[in-house]
Amino acid sequence: MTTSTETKEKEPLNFIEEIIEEDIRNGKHAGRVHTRFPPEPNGFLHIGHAKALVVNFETAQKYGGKTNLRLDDTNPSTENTDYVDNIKNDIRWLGFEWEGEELYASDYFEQLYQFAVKLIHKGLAYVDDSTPEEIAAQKGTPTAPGTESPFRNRSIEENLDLFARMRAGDFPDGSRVLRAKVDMASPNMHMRDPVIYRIKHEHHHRTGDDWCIYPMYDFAHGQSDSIEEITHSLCSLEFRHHRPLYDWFIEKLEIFPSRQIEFARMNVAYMITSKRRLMKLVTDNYVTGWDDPRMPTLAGMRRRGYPAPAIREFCRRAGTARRDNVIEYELLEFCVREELNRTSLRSMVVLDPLKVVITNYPEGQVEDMSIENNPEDPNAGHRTMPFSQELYIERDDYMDDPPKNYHRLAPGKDVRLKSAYIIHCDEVIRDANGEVSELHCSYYPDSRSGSDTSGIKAKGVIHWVSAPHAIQAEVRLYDRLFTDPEPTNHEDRDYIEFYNTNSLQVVTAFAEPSLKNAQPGQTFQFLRKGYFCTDTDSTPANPVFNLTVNLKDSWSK
RNA sequence: AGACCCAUAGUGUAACGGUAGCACACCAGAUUUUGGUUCUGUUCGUCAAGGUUCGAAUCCUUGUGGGUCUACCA
Repeated sequence: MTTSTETKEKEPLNFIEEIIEEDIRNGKHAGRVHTRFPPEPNGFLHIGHAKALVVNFETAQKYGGKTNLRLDDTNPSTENTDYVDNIKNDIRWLGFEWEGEELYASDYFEQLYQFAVKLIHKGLAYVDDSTPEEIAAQKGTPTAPGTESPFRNRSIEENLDLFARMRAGDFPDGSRVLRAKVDMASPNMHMRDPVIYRIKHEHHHRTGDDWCIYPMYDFAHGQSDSIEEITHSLCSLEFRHHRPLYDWFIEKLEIFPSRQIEFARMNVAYMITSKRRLMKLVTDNYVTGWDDPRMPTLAGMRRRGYPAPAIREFCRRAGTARRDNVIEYELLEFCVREELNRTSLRSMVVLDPLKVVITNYPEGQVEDMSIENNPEDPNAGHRTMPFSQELYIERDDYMDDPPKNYHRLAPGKDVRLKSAYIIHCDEVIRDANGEVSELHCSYYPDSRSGSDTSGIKAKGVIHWVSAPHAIQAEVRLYDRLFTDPEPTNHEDRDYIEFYNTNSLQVVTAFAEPSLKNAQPGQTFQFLRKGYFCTDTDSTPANPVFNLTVNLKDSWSK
């Protein structure tokens, strides 16, 4: 008996979606949804930006809306076009396409200037000759109200004249600012007559030397939202205290009422997202660059082999709410494995080799063994791998004196060589130090994979490569960059103290011959080991692979 | 110290006054020519104390804990 009209549970909405759906119900902005992603072009995009990207783009997509890319370039001292290019590239790689051409806050400098003039006309802004120190003192403290600047009540005419001369370049840097006249006694520090324009005789990456005054964030961001008619301006929690100012400017300027909504930024255990701290890792050579595979930058994660869909899924699963959070690294790894399990081709690579000689295998004989490329994908087909008398297996796939539930090789034990024969360990050869240097094994000729009539049941299956056919490859094994889940959260210790000195280990591995053609960026599963990505340093003569993430291992525990 | 924000399994996130769910992690088992994948199951939670109510994770009060704010950065 089936219930024909059973409706499926509607998936829960996050608080932003609830606000949007209510706005749509109320006919606000005729149901239009338009978001924006507003990075400052002074650094590389990282995992935190990925979350902001997903929230902004996917929320808009869900409601048939649009998303602008707007570079928030109001401070020429730190911003440049190289960063712009990298940001655009990273966003496209993550899988998002913004509406039209990318936009710049600097496109609105003239309009912003006119907004300021309008404020002055309304008696709501004034030129202040106070020094930075004096202004800071006037601000007061959170517990004590501020004091008014002696320049607060200049005439509109004088303010107009002075502001025009600021623009004209009549004054040196730091000598004057334009301040909004709000409320020096407000409990919200941001409302205590915030500086909205400062003098900076500096070359801007787009407007060149057209301007020597530049708007502050609070007088650029919200106004840019408004100019672009952004309906929902999604930002992180620390801007909560800016919202009354955001709304105040919209009201006083009588411009399009964009609405700012704050959500908690995503923190990920063992990762940091501070631009300054990330920069230090690069400049002090803790990593090789912004795209070092250990870096939490999109460039680094891309090089590491994290697929864009996995990063997007990770951001979705982390959820969107308004409370502080630290997402476990394991969730990211889960999303990466989930994607890579579906998509990556399998191959066999021995990272820590131990030689095996099949004593009863005809010397010089080579057989082509057929191996599935991806058991999760029947369409991925098969490849062949040469099998010969001398092989390499993983050193930890052999033990002298194994525990009873060890399924691999040991003296007198059998093991299946994946997609090849079952072998029996007859003899252990040791070097002068007593270390195992070689295994002499015999194979069961009737146990060939696919036509096994031996009747032998080997509990273990291990990977292997043919010694004379294997190619050497550099394999870079990565671990988390920090040894503490929240390296920047210790009052008494610097985050650098938690730098993981074992975060990179380089080994020379023996890989199956097919890997000779691996292209940079291509991902593989090295059977029983993990997912790996061909590095940008890789060449056919010197292949290089990065460990993306290891396979789950329920044995080593 | 003041203002504002936040508090649900280990970690995240739902439940919108009416059975506290889901995901990851963990543990156990089944399957497996990857100790992978897949499947099944177990354990574990409403910060505290009052109040309102037939009924509170949800509303109110107080407390506790955490976060944000005092840049001519964004």
